[in-house]
Formats: sequence, structure tokens, C-alpha cells
Amino acid sequence: MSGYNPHAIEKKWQARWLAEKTFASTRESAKPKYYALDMFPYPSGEGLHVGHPEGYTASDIVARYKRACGYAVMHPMGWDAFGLPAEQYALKTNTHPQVITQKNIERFRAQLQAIGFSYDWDRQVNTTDPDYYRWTQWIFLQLFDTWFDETQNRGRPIAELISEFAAGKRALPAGQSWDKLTATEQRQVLSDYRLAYLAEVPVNWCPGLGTVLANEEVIDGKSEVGGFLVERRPMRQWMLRITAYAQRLLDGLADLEWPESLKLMQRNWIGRSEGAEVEFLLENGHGRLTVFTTRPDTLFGATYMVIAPEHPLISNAQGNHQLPAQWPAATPEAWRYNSASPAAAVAAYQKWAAGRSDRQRQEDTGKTGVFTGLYAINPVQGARIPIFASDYVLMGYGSGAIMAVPAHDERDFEFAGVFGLPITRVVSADAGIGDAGRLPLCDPGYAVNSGLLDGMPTAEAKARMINYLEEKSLGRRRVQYKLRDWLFSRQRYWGEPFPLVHLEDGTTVALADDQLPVRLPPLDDFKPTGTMEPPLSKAQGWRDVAVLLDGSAAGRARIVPAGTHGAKVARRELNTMPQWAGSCWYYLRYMDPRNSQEFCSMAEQRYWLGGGAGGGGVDLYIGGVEHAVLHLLYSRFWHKVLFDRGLVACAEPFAKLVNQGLILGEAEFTAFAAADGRYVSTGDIEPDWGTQIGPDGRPQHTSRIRSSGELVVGRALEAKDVEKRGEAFVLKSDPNIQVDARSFKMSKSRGNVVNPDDVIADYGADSLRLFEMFMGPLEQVKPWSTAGVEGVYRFLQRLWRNLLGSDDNPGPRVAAADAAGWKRIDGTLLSAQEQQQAAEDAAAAIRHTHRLVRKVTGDIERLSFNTAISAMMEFNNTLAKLRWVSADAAAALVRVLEPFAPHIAEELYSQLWPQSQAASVSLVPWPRWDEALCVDAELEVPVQISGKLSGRVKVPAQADEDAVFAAALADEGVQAKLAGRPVKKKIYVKGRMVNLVV
RNA sequence: GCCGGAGUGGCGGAACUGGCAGACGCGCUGGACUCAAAAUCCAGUUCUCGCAAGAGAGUGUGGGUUCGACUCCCUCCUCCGGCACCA
Repeated sequence: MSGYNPHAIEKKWQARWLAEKTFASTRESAKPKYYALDMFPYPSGEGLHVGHPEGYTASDIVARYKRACGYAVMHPMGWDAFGLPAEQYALKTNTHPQVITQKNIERFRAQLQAIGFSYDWDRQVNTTDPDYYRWTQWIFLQLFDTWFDETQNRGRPIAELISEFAAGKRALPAGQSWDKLTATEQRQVLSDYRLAYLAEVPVNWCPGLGTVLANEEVIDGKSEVGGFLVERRPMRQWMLRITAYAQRLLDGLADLEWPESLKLMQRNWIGRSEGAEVEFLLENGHGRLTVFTTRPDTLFGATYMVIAPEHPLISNAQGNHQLPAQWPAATPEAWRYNSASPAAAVAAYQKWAAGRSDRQRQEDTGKTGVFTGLYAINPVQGARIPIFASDYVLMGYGSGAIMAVPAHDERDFEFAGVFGLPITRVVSADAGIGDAGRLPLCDPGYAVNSGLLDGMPTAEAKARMINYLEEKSLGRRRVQYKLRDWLFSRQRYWGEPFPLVHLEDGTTVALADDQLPVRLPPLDDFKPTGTMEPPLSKAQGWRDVAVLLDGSAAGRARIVPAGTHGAKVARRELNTMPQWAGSCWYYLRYMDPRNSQEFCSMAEQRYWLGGGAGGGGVDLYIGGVEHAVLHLLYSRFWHKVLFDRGLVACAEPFAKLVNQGLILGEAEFTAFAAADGRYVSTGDIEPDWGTQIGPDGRPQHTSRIRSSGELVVGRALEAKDVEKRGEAFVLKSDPNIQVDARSFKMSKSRGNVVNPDDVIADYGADSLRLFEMFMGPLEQVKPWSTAGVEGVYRFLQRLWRNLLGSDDNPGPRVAAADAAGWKRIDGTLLSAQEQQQAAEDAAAAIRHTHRLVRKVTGDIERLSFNTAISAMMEFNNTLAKLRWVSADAAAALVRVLEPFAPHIAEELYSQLWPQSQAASVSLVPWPRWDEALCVDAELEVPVQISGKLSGRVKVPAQADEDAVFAAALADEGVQAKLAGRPVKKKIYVKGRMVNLVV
């Protein structure tokens, strides 16, 4: 029997699974379903790294296990292939992104197949395929065609809004009559209701690169690539009204089986806060300023107001004239921003603030601002209070204006300090004492100096104030969310085109469904234009079109040849969708990937998602925590819109979600040496390290000696050069020198990336899979270890020898009994002596076999794969000590191994049972265990005396409490330790332990 | 700063519901096989004392609850992650 050769068997089985479609997901109404989903990868040019197979192996184990348990399993894979890296690589190499994407997909697929995942490859999706993005566009049009009805708290078709307008059931914003409006005016009205709308928003515009950048691409006000200055500039962008769904997205989290920490991240991101909207009249009588506050109880302490620099009161043409021409009398110099008039001061400040990046705002928290020259009136106590502009107030939150209560808000307190503004205490820490304690006091307390609120605890004062404001029509209760609407357009080439056209009247019309997909036009030059125009503006033949509108009030357009009777001139939308679009709904397409009539049929959804009262959704979704708030929030949002429109079967897409932990590089030991070569203890250097390129061209750590500032450089050490001394590792050669020991995130620049292809080449896919799972709990961050891979590889070799024999001991060691007696699995009858041995060995293995099945089953159910693997190792070690392995034990082991290491399991199964009916061990049902066969006939029970271990006694498994106590007291060792002391209390935990309290 | 999570041998980790701490694997030590090495197999491996039998200590720190605490409660320390002028 030849030894374990992973390469030969893995290729063979992978080819068979593919050819025989072993893992096809088929809807079988007689079977329960299970949907095990992976976050599909972006097929980068780098190929797979060891982080990918971690989650993928985990879900694969569950998928294989569930199939064995009789479920119809959906376990698909696909490609999130639109995006910037492909486009940039395409620019660099002058290749079309389509070509690069295709190549990367092929590479990724080959790599995934080499790991032996049980995907149904016939369901593969690719977000860049027109047959796929056709439906991405279609779903976008559903959003475009939906408005959010606040009273019903759900999205409804635009057509229903139109009928409400037409029937007069809903008033138009400006009080007009719907029928009197022109078609253009009607479209303008509707655009304010749609979930997809155009708005002027500030973006990160980089003139140096000629493109808009994402926030993550801007560092210290400069572009990450090239270091060009980035400015905030308003641009008309597509937005999705996710804020309408804020409460639904928040409420929906409650029932999801997701990590609590991740739910919390989403809750924080949505950022619900309760409070009040309060209106302040301007002193000049020209209107009012509305603010949101969570502390309406402190309204009596509002001594000034602050508005964002972009606030309409001071930024738009209508508002500007409100600014007084001169500084009001007695305006302090410090309020004037070195300017001659309020208008000049405000303009100068606005300019300065616009040049500050978000990062700069965060870093310099010192308060800046300028007096606008305007005053407002505090609505409850009538004080005349100045209005400032400052960038500590953000235009994007609330109304972009605040009432400042310096006594009870740290930011307001600091600002008041800078500008010498009055600070009035309106909350006291104690009920009895008036003005005690330091300011600012931000915690709840008791209202003081607040008229009708005096003496009330903060919570009660809030409620009372809101009621008062509502009675007097000065304000109202209000819930505010941090969540912003989703900026949905990009000035990029490699993304989904929008299925929209702009008419000459400035309105936007959706294309009819039969016009989809709107294909990305082939472009030789897809470079950014250098202006604010998207690259698609260069596709002139594509950009300018003639359209016919259908008769519907909402208006849908069809592209027709220019000059067609009744056609209007139009221009296509030239932006593309962001990378998140395709991933928002891919889990739906898998269920019905080739459907050309629908994005996904309801029949497929009802089966695979379930739904109804029981929740429904994907049963298990595994992926990285980096998608906690973006992808996972965006897809929940789309799903809810589709749900409202009756297009999906359940309210939430992902019922259970697990984040796999990051895999770090192999542990590294680093000692720091000064220029003269002497080592310096890590305790003596600055904890923040830098990097430089070393003489060998590899990066190395640098730091400085804390006392002298002298430069020190890190040197990599071998584990054998260091030892543990107390809490720290030190050099063996000089124990006074502490060294650094830790694992780093894998990165190309650091050179510690582990490539799965290499691991497979050295040890095989089964060892890769096994080690990825054996490292530790799935959710945990853990370092890679090549020695650890060798460990699991050795386990597989031992297992192989254990069942199929070795050179020393050739022939299978598996034996089965029939009427003729014990035979080797290959049919050879054993000698009388061997028969007896085989029977004894089989009996010895029964209990272990049943325990193994119980343990592995339970561990898979709770996703504790590392402990399942150690149970299999233990079992294998047990079998290794026996001369013969019973066929029952071997079959159970091979079966439970299959989800983890499917190739070797298939091979062992086919070699041991070549006559088997099942073409694949994966088709053999999951084994059952008998609880009665898991227990020993005799237990060894530890005996404690007053909680301290003092001996062990053997008792029959069924022994009752009294019998166990008797046995414990009879034990000589226990007797000796009791030394005649009377036992006050006896405790027996069944099968676990005895405690005798003296 | 605020909010989470985690601290167990030389290392990754186990202990699922408060009940024998350290399973399993790596590493290391010794032995067998070998002319030798690799591979493999066997034994040992938390720390301290002891030739040994054994004794004592021990799950980041200090305290508490309990017959009994890695597990529950409080204090502090360290590390990791998220958010960060959100009114």
C-alpha cells in the first residue's frame, strides 16, 4: 500500500466532483433547506491569500455536514468584480479591465477549486456580467420607483404616490394641484420623494488626479496616491435615501443571530438619538433658526448659537443679505476674524474651513469660529444671544445648527472659553444644593435656574420641556440619526452604468425594463477626464440619445433612433455605481442565477430563504468584520426595499452571521540594535516604530532610544535565540536585552504573506483546510504557523497508515466480522488468534467511536472546528494503539472527517469500500451515536476534601449517591487525609466529583 | 475620550451549564530503529522543592460570593478592535 500522496488524490477527486456535479444545489421539497453563504471575493490580481480559505473552509464544513444530515444545501460562490483596482491596473498596463477581470476570475476559481470547496459552480455569478448587472440596474430602478411613506413606515411604488396626489389625498409640498402641473413639474415633485435622488453634496475632488476620491483615499488633506491636494467641492451626485429606513434597520437587528459587537457597530453607525427640535427667532425678524438638541432641559442655559460654515443662513445667496453690513456695536475684536464686516469675516472663515480635511478637523480639536453679526432670541427666557459660525458644528447632522449650552456641554464650554461667552448653570449634580460642582456638568442632575423645570431630575425635565415647547409651538419631539444618505455615484469607468437619461428640461427619467441592461460602452480611453466629468462622457455615440417617453405619469423612456417622431433629446447618466451595488443582492441571484425574466423567482426564494413568521434568510453567512457597517448595512437596506415592494420573501437577508478572525503572519522575534551593533532592550526604546528599507532590500523596524533619541534598527531573530524571562522575552546570549515578540498583519510590503498555493504544493489542500480550522476558534485573530501545518499533515499520514497499513505493517488494518468470522477489509480471513484480537479491539473501540461522532457533531453545530479536529486526532491515536481497526470505527472516522478533509476521506472510503453504493463518501448519511454506548461501565470519580483534591475512587457507572459516598469514605487515601475529622456535608455531582466538607 | 472584546505552559489553544486546569497540536528533552541522517515509533514536558515517592504554588492584578471559581460580581493593569466635535 503506497503512502499518503495528497496531490494525486486531490486532483482526482476535484475533477470527479466537478464532472459528476456532486454538490449541485437542487430544490427538493421533501428536504429541509440550508443556505450556507460566503462573502464573495473581489478577484484581485494578487490571487487568494490564506485569509480567504478560513471562512470558506468553515462554511464548507457546515455545508458538507448539512448535506450529510439530509438537507438540500445552497453553497454558492461568485465574483465581486467591479472596482477601482482592476481599473487602475488596466490603466497601468493599458489593457481593458474586462480582460484583467476575466483573467483574475479564472485564477481565483482555479485556486478555490484546488482547495476542494463543495460549491455548486453552475450557480457562479459575476457582478460585471451584463446578465448580472442588468438586474443590479433593475433593482436600482425599483429604488428609483419607490418612495418612503412615513405614516406606514414602508416603501411604496411611486405610482401610488401619484394617485394620492392626483386624488388630493396627499397635499403637494407647495400646495399646488397635481393636474395643473406640467409633466416636467410633476417629475420635479416626484424626484424629492424617490429613494434614489440627485443632490448637491460635498465630495473629495482631487484636481491633481482629475477624479473624486473616497474618504479612505484621502490622507491629511492629500490624495493617498500621488500626494495631491484634495478639496471639498459640491457636486451633483446620486444619493440613496437609506436614512428613511434608519429605524427599520435598527429594529431589524434585534432578531438576528449576529455577533453582538457587530450589531453594536451597526447601531452606533445608525446612531439614533432622541431629543427635540427647537426654533429660535432671529432678532432682526427675518426668519428663524431650527436646532436639534438631546438636552431640551438645558434650554434656559443656551447663551449663544452656532451654525455650520455651510449653513444656508450664511452660505446661499438669499441668506447672505441678512448679514449686517457692519459689526454690531461692542463686538469684541476676537469675534471678528480680523475682518472689516460680518460678511467678509464669514466668507474668510468659510474658505478656511472648506480647506480643512475631515482628518484635520479631527486632529485639531481647538475651537475656531466667527461671529455672524446676527442675534437670536432664546425662546424660553428671551435673552438676546449671538450666532456664531464654527466647523465644530457639522452641516450633515441635524439642521446644521445648535443651541450652545456651555455649562453642560464640553465642546460648547471650550468654545465659550475661547470667545468669552457667558456660561449659565442650569443643571446641578444634587437636588438640594443650588450651584455646587464643577462645570461643565454633562451628566444628568437636577434642573436649576430654569423656571418651570426647577428641581426636576434631568429625564423628567426633558419630557416637561418638550411638552412645553409643543404647547407653545416653539418646537417638537424629534428622533435624529447619525446615518447619512448613501452617496451612490462614482466618476469611474469600471462600474454599473445607471439606467437613466436626463432630459433637456433638467428632469431625469428611468429607462424601461426592456431597455436593460445598459451595457458599459467599450472605451479605449477610460482614464479620468481631468475635469469633473466622468469617463463615460467620452463615449459620445453612447452618451447622447433620443428617447420616447411612455405615457405613464412616472415616465419611462425607450431609446429610439434620432429623428423618430415625438422623440426627445436626452443624455445618459454618465456616473457609474459604486462597488457595493453588485454585492447588495448577489445572495439572491445565486438562487436563480440563469433566470432571464426575473432577478430571482419567488418560488426559489420561498424555498431557499424560507421566510414568513419564522424570519428566514440565509442560514449562515461567513465573512470578514471589515464589512460590518458598509456591505452589511447596504444589503440590508436594499433587501428591505425589495421586501416592501413584495419582491423578496423575508424581511432580513442574513439570519445568522459569523466573522472569521484575521490570520496574522508567523510570529516574529525582533531585537533592536544601535548603529554600533550593541543591542538595546525594547523597554528602553520608543513604542511607536517606523520602518525603513534595510540593506537586504527588505523592510525593517526602526525606533529611537527613549533617553538619547539614538536610532535603533530591528533585527529578526530565530525562536531558538530567545527565551522567556518573567513577562518578557530576552536574548539567550544576553538576558538583559528584552526583545519584541508578536505577529503582524500579513502584507506584501512586510513580506510575511502566506500563499495558499504554496501550502497546497507542500502539504496538500486537506492539510491547508485542516490547519486553517485547527489554529483556533473561527472568530479569533490568530497567527499562521508553518510548523502547525506540518502537525496536521502528520495526522493525515498517521491516519492513512492506521487504516491502509504501512511498509512495516502492510495491508489494511481494518477488519470486519461476518458469519465466517473476522476478515481483513480486503477479504482475507484472519487466523484464530488474530480473530480474537480483532474482536477485542473492536469492542475496545465502540465507546470511543460513539463519543467521536457525538463530539464532532456537536462541535460542527457550534462551529467549534478546532476541537472537532482534536477529537479526531485523539481517536486516531487510540486506534493506533490497537492491532485491528473495526470497520465500524473506520467508517465513522472517515465519515466525520469528510467535511474537514474531503479528499483523503474520499480516497480512504473508496479504497476500503470499493464495492460501496455511494459514489462519494459525501453521499453517505451522517452517522448516529448511541448515548448509552458513550459511557463507561465504571467511572473514576475524584474525591475532594473541602474543595481540595484528595484521591479518586472507582464506582460503577450507575452507582447512586450513597454508594459513591460510601466508596469515597472507604478509600484509604481519603481516610488518611480526613484523619478522623467528622464530615459536615457531602456533595456529589453525578459522574463528576465528590466533595467532603469537614 | 466613548463603546466593545480578550488576557490560561516556551507557542497556538482546550475546559460547552460553577465541579479532576492545561485536551489536541507545535516546540523541546531523552530513548528505539539506522553505519549515519531524515522519516517513523516510544517516553517525558505548568512552575518551585525533591534522587524518588511526594509536597507546595498556579488561569493578568487585588478583593468578594460559594462546599467548590479559568468560569459569577467589584477594583485596577495590559493588549486588540470599532467610533470619534453627531449637539
